[in-house]
Amino acid sequence: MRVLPPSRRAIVSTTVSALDQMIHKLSGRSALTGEDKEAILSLPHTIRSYHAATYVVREGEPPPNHCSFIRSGFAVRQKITAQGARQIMSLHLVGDFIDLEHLFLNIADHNVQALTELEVVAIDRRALESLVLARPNIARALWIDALVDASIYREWVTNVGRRAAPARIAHVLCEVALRMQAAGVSTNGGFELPLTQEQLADAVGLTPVHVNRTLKALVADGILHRDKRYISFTDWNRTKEVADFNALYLHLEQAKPA
Amino acid sequence: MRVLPPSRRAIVSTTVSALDQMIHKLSGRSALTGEDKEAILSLPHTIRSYHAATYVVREGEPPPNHCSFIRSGFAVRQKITAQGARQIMSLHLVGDFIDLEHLFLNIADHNVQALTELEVVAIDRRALESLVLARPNIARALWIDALVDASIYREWVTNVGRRAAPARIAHVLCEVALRMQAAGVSTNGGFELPLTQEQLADAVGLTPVHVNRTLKALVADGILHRDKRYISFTDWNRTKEVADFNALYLHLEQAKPA
DNA sequence: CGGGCCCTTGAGGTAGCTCAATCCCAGTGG
DNA sequence: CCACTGGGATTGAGCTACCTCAAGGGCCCG
Repeated sequence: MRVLPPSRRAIVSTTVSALDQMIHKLSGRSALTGEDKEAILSLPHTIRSYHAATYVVREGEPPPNHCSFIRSGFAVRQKITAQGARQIMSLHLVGDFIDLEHLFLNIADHNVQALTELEVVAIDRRALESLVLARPNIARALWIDALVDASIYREWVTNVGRRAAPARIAHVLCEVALRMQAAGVSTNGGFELPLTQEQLADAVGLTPVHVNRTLKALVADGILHRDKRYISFTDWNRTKEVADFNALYLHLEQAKPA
Repeated sequence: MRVLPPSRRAIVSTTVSALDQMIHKLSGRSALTGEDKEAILSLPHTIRSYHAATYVVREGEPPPNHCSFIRSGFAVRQKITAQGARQIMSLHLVGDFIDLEHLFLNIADHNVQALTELEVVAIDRRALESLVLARPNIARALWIDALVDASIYREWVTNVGRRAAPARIAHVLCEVALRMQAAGVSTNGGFELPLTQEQLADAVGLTPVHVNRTLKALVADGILHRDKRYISFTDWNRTKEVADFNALYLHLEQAKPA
């Protein structure tokens, strides 16, 4: 059973404050005072669920009156070309904010789509904005979050622009592996890739067919193991080398308070 | 004469406060009070010059004690792959901050390199940080700046991942044209592209040879005119169509105060 | 007038694409 | 319990956009 059935998750969500998750995430980025935490806990918010494949944000739309972060499930940011090609430009998992840009930009420039069943905590935008503008620690934490997102986009430009198919695919797998571990979604034994091969293709700028063949080649070369969508690496160093992967850009160390 | 000789620029820089430029840029993004402006004007800063091709920021380095924005000239962000391929992930011109990430991240994840003779205003990092954390209007303006940068990266992922060579190249040209106009660096008649074909290739994830041939094809198809590096478009709508260009992602409208 | 960048161009090669079956398997209805 | 169905995953065969290598050509600058 790869994805928890909706019911298993739904039970928890209403009792434990969803905002504790936010406090946990942010305090990993900047030390928060008791007041900061109280301020966060009193943020007006609701919990929203989306089915897999649903659009959470649509390109061209004005910002809704809330900003969301993921409580459970996976989402992607993507755009669709005039010729109908889709490009995924980032993956998001538990604890990630998926539309911080709505805080200050007045129109959505890309789509955000649920990859699996998805639960988000939707925080009142005005309230979050004043928190950010009034509380330095919270501001710093959210800045870091946004800056790390930007760093990941830069790496993806490089990945898609300058790496050959095997490295390109391996690189995304490395990133997912590390981020899932960091978020506590997987152990270091391996992880369940929340993407179909077609979606993976859209993330690396290749064709599904070619992704399939390249994955097979990576397995044949002993770079990775695969059981359906469950991925594990034989030799992390070797994989990193093939992927030309350097975790620097994820700024995981930055997760320590300043 | 394509690039102003260093002397022509150097004369001005010491007399007019360099920070006026910053005020001008930021007040385009968020209304600033008199106090905000005074606070900006009293920021400790120095002016630095770099020759073309010099590295301003190096991947892996800890942040310097200042953040810079461009006073004149052009710069790029880039990374170099293990196999030695370079990918440029953004272009920067007058008024752009080139290392806002140094404000909150503790290590540089990419290189910033001067493309032409470059002058930057280097602002004391601590001072800027406290300004950002203390002054909502300034914070908002810088947030918008960072979020727009991120939006541009997303578009570039799409560009490099999903568009064919002609569209890919035309797309970057459209972006440069609009941004240069918005910054007052060019009129809408055309513009001097501050990139060699090799650098353009590194920006679009292609080979210099192929960029050359594709440019020729774009000219042959009447999509653009070219005189050395001076580019102009015959029919903006047609160019936009070929480039699959939608200016939304530049958030130029956002330049109006909230 | 000799380098040293760039830009151009030719010729041939290949990584990744397209089109089109086929297969696998979980879920569904009977 | 079994046939049926639909969304992935795989595989084959042929094609092309873009690459590599390599040789000029133009122009600025000392």
